Amino acid sequence: MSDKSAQKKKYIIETAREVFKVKGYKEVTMKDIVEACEISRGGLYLYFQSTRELFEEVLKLEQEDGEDVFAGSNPEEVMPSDILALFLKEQKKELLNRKPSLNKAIYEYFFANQIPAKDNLLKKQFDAAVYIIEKLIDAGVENGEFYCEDSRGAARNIMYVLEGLKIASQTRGVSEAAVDREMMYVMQGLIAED
Amino acid sequence: MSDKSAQKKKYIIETAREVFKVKGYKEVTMKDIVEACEISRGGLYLYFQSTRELFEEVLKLEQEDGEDVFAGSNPEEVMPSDILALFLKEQKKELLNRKPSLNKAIYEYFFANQIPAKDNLLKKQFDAAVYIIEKLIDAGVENGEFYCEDSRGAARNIMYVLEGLKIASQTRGVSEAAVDREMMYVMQGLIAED
Amino acid sequence: MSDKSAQKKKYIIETAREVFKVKGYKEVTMKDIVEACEISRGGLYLYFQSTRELFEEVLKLEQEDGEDVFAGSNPEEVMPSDILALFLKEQKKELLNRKPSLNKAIYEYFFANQIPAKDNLLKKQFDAAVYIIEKLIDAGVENGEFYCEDSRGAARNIMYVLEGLKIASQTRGVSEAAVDREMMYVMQGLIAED
Amino acid sequence: MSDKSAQKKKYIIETAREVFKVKGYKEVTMKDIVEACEISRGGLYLYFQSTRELFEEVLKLEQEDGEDVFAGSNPEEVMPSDILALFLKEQKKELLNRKPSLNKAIYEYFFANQIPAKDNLLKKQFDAAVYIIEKLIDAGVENGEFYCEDSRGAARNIMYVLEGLKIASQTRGVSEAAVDREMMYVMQGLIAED
DNA sequence: CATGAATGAGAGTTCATTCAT
DNA sequence: GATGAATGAACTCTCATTCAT
Repeated sequence: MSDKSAQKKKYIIETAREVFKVKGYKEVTMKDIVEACEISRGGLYLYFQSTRELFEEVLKLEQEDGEDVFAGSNPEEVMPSDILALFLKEQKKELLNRKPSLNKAIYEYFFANQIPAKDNLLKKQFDAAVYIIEKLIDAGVENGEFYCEDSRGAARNIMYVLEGLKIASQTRGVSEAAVDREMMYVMQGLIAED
Repeated sequence: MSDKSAQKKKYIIETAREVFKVKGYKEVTMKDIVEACEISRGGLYLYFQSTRELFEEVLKLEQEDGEDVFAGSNPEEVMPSDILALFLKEQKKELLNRKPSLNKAIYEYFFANQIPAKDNLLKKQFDAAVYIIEKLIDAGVENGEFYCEDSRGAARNIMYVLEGLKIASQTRGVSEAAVDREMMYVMQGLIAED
Repeated sequence: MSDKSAQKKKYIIETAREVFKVKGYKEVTMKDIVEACEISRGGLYLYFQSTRELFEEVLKLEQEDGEDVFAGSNPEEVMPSDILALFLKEQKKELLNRKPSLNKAIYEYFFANQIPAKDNLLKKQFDAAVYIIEKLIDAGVENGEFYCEDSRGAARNIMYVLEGLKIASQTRGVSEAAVDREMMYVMQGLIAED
Repeated sequence: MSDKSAQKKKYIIETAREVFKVKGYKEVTMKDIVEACEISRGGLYLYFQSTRELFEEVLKLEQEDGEDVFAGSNPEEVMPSDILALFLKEQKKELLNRKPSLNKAIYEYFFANQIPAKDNLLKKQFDAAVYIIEKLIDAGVENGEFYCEDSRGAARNIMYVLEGLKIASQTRGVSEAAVDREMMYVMQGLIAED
């Protein structure tokens, strides 16, 4: 049972994720989930007590899925600047992606609930990315690709710009040119000048 | 009566603003407004048909109130770097302000409603700020305070960082140190490094 | 003042009549009347306490206006059959009239309110018409145009058929052919056969 | 459950019918139904979305129940005039019935909603009755009971008179004598006057 | 475990009616 | 007399949540 049960739970979470993508966080009702999952009202309550609980599970899933942002690349073989460029390209793709993403819902969730730093996915992901970018810049500086006196600061700057772009894309839309411009700008700042 | 009516309308909008500050956008019901204003259900509908309509009026008010971000300083007398620093200090104050601000509600509103660029307050404010910062940087370059080859790009970078910080402050909280660090970073990038 | 007041009252009644024509009786609200008359809410209450009261005034007006259904024809000069035919033609015009008539509202009013026979407009008009038609038939019999043994019965039959047609026209619509057929049928029954 | 559900639906329809009988069509609110059925607000909405939808179901039920107006009589054994007389007697009983009938509500419904001829219950019932009466008259003519040159016209005349009587009974009341008189009149018109 | 009918709280909305001006 | 802002009752409708089966 526990196995079947776990599978059903996972099915609900994944289906719910799609609902959250489309409707955001606050708009979603238990009824929406029930209908999307094609299960009974009571059945849903067997697993989740509220949309909040459900969304937190979606968030956990997201966290697991997203842990490998920089995975797959062997830092020994590839140049740091290439990895960074690749990362930015990934981000760009997401920023311009027309399909509904979970971003809106995630922001809405964190607007609605004060989540302490230690459990705060948004913070954890941000910090993790800053750390990796910092290391990349350090590596780039070492091999002469980059020039940067404050790699931590530069990394943070990049991440805040990305967060700003993300919000911009969700609230007003951004053109590809605008995204390119910003990414160019931050990369340029790292390129060893002279 | 039109005078009294206008006054009451304004009173409702201002009271509603406080409600939106506390509860965000989506959470607010007409009943909340009615109770905050201490008027009757029907009375509110005399002026506004929905929380959306109300919020849009709040937004207009906000726009008028906020039009003088850079006002009050005479560019003839003050150094561009000082004005920019002042602006950032203002932003910092807002970022760290513990009192509930309208920001959450504004973002929620723009998440919930697709607003075309030409009416989009967020976009307009962003663009206006970019323009002014660009001019400030140009002026700073001219008088030797700043060194910058792409003032427009730098201005945009600053604004995206600020937007990123704003979101960070709303979704996870930011420390004063963190804000200082980011502002320092962007200012440093402008200081003429001879 | 009383004069001006009476005029305003009349204006309201006439405007209300048009509203009742379009919306029927039950659907109409005091608000509808206020808006159609372009007067103030309080102003209307100065004259009428409810839509029912108003409609009853409309009904009185209707009664006065309608009293001359058979007027204008001098029975000395014209043949009874012609008058009857003319009357039926009038009725036909009304039955087929595409413009909204008060009929629906009148029926709705009498559905909603039990009106004793002596005040019942519908009954009074019906009885009056029966009486006149009876006299017409009598006259027709006298001058050999008609053959009829029960002029009262025939008159009533005609009026019930007309009432049936009226309801039919209001609830399902009737074609001109259908109306003609019925009128032909009742006229035929009167024509001296042989 | 579908069985229990269907039963409940039927229960609601039947209870609603009684409400419509008493209050007519337009006056009835979902709340009225809820209270009459002694179910919860939400419970009613599980089955019906509006009083209109409910009333249409009541109408369907009525249609099914009413399909056997002439049923039960074997035309082989009984004289056409007897069947017709029986039919008229039935109609008379209904016309004079003091208990609230659905008629008012039905008319109100058809006043409020334009129903195309092909779905129009009132029209369908009228036409069906005309057809049967026509056949009865034909049969009566054949066996010498009746004399009639236009059986279709006579049938229609009868039905329009009945409709007129129905309206009269709903809007002003009719005496038994008045009903008898009308029925006598139309029957007389059919009796072979040799 | 799973179902889905049932409940009732609560949001949105409209109007008849009043009353200070 | 006349106005129209204000009130509050009443209705519609939707969901979170429960519970008998």
